[in-house]
Amino acid sequence: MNRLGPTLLKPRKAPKQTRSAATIEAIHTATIQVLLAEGVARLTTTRVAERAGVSIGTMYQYYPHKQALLFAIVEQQLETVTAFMLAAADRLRGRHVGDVAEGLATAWLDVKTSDSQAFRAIYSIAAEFDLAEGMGRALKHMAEVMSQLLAAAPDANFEDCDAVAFMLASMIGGSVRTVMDAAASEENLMRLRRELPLACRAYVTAVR
Amino acid sequence: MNRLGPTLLKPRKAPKQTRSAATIEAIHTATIQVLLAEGVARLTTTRVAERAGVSIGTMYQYYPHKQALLFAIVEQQLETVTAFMLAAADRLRGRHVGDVAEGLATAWLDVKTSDSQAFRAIYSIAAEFDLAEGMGRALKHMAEVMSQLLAAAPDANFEDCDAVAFMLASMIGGSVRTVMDAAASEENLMRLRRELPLACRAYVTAVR
DNA sequence: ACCTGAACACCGTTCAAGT
DNA sequence: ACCTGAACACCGTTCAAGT
Repeated sequence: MNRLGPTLLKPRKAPKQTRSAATIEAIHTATIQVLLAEGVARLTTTRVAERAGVSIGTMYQYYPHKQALLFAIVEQQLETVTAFMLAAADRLRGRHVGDVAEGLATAWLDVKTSDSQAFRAIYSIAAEFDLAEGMGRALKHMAEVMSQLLAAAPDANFEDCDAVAFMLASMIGGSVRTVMDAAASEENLMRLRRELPLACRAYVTAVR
Repeated sequence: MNRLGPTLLKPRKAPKQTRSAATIEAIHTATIQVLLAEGVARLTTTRVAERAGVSIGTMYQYYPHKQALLFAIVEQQLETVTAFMLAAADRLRGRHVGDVAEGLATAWLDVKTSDSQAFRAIYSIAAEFDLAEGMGRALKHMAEVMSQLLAAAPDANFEDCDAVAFMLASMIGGSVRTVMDAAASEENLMRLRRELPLACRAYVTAVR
């Protein structure tokens, strides 16, 4: 499986002119519109270009291929989530490990269910192309933030703080993703919202 | 009122069916071979047909479209996993809740990492088409088995056993999937193998 | 009755030709 | 310098024509 380097996934052209910036913005929003209105299967370069009001040739001036476009969308979503989680982390600094774990789980649930339609739509992009690198990076980043937070807790006494943070990030990210794209009924989301914070608290308290 | 169909009037030995079975099997293994050798992006109907030694027309006689073929592959994998987990469940019946949770996590890790190459390859199919239904069904089934197992534990005293089982299934399935397709380094798999059973035990023990 | 593969509609991507 | 869209290679799927 060939993995594209990050260089190739970036926009080919920097938007120096206001016009270019507007064009990129138009392509960007057109992509999300087409995705929400027609689904992944019908998300084609032709349709996006048409909706954005540019020719395909122009689109290929800004994004070297379809993957680059999708990558940009996912990247933006990832940044939103990251910013939200960093804010939550700030509020949790210095609290006891149980509170930290529970607070992180709740924050993650909040941000992921806040605009679930868009989030699910963008999740569905993931499979279409190689998202592994971006997701891996996000997971690692989350784990680092969590590790730092856990280490700063007054009752912290972990044998391997990084490992605990990694497990926490994996179980929060993984369970929310699984429920959201495999069984996102109202009842299941309620269960998750009730049980996941408990599970996270129980885990860190037990290994503290 | 059961009228005998023409099927029963045909020769009892049906060479056609044996041949069909062989053809289906050939298509099936060809799909996995192409997937492993060339990746999802190059998994095309043409290539599968060529590798299986049949024409595309013939392939479309057995599978109405590409999705049906992929679905069949995923379905078979799901059955393997289910059988493995049911066997593990049998061994864990009547044990304490902590042992049950830990044992289930370990069993899941074992089956998912046993032939990780094939599992990751087949996971990668998921995104390509609508796997949500199959995954949702598998998750529900897992949760049911776990619920029954937890309820049968001698020290069980859950307020909502189904919710706990659902959470357990989500966190086991989700974290393993996330790590495997986003950050499957040897170190991370080791961490997961060490921490996930602990987390599961801590959770069920805390809410028991 | 069953298999074949050219043909079709559509996709992602390119690039000569315009402005 | 930048945009356009016909053209290209390839995809999933069909169906008239073979055996």
